[in-house]
Amino acid sequence: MTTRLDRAVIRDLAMFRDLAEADLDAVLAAATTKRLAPGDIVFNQGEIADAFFVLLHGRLKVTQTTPDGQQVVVRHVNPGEVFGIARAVRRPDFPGTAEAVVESLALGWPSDHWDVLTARCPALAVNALATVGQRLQDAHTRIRELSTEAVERRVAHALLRLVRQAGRKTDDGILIDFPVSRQDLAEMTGATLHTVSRLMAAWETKGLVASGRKRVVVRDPHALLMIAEGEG
Amino acid sequence: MTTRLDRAVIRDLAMFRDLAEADLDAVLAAATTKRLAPGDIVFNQGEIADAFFVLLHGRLKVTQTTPDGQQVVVRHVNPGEVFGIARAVRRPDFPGTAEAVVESLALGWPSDHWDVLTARCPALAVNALATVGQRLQDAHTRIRELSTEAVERRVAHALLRLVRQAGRKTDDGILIDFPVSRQDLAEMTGATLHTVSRLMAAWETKGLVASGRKRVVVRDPHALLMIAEGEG
DNA sequence: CGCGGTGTTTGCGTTTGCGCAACACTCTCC
DNA sequence: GGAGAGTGTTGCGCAAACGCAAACACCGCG
Repeated sequence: MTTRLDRAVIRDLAMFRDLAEADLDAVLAAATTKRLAPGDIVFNQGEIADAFFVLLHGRLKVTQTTPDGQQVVVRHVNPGEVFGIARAVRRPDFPGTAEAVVESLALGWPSDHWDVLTARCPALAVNALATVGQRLQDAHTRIRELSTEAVERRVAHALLRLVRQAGRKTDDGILIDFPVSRQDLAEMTGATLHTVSRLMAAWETKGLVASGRKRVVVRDPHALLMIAEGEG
Repeated sequence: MTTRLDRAVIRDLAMFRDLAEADLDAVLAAATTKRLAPGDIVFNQGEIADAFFVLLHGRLKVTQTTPDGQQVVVRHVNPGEVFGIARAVRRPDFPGTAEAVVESLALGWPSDHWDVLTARCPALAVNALATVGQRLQDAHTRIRELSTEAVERRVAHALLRLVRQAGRKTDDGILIDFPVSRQDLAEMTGATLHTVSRLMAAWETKGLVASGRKRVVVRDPHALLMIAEGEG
């Protein structure tokens, strides 16, 4: 917040594509930065959506909680992505809760500013449309998986998705670059903690994955893909 | 196509909110009308998205088919809604198949025209964003249901959603105003045809619903809501 | 170093919903 | 009016996944 932000920070983000340099400066001028420790909540489900954000660094988990207390992981927010744009889609409140899973850094703008910014840069609305559209595709993919695939395949898919989003190559295999618990995997796939644990244990003995406390390494992505695609 | 369209036709649709009269005329000038008989396909999954549409009258079903042939009903398109806006979200092809379930009437525009129209009317992009955002909410709701709720509750929810979208009051109860088969309900809820059939049969004896071939009447929405919310 | 909390494993009984299969009904088309 | 396809119904057996419960590893903290 005290440090001056350079436009290079946001220039390459999908959200700010095709914006003029001057516009980038205008956008940045209204932004505040927010540092987050693991476990910190950016906003809670149901709160008035008074701001929207871009994640510069780190990783967030967005969840929804049902009236009876069950949680579902809606998605993970990766660096460079916007989140909390409820107001842009004419929603007064946040539909989910955003929590940092690692040390993170975000930019924030007051929600009211969205209209100001889009009025100045119509490209913002167009980019937001593409972003939300992509998320809708992802959601439909997930609906299709939940509707038609067995738990085993869904968990395999979830792991592969994590690899794509946050995989970091190590000599041991591909490490998911942030803490993921069995519970998380369960909430991502609509399974129970127990079933996920059993699956992971089985895969561990087969050498497909290696995992510890909130830590997952995928050793054989190809074999996992076979399982995900149904011929495991 | 031959008949001249009046702007009153689209003025009140969410998509064309806040457009000037002149703009409405410009939009209509580029539109062609499309008459659809039940079973007609507007576009197929995977086809190049060369057009986008607004449904003026009737009802469509949008489905996705998995590589192994299983179908999922993504959503139903109701009068006044846009569909097939793949290009607006920067997708080259249609992610699903749109099929008329009753006699329908749609307006269509070439996809290339989207950029022309949004350039002229930025409000269109903003409205589209709100629309897609709403759909994303709906998708997340469905993901939550699929992840946490038992089949019975999901089917109850699906019926109530149909009532909201297409319910028509009759002296017999609330009729779903277009053909809905058990198979459809199954594909909407991630259950099998058989399970849905059994559920409907059970509800029929309890007087909650009355149904026949592709026809559903909800007689006791309140009781159905109790089931949907978990205390049935 | 011991302790509490959190995350993970594992066993066992249970149930839900699927898979298969046969049958009944209804609308359509010839 | 009859054949046939598309829908809907129902019974039965089974397996996958859940729910409960208890024990176990691991981490951070004082």
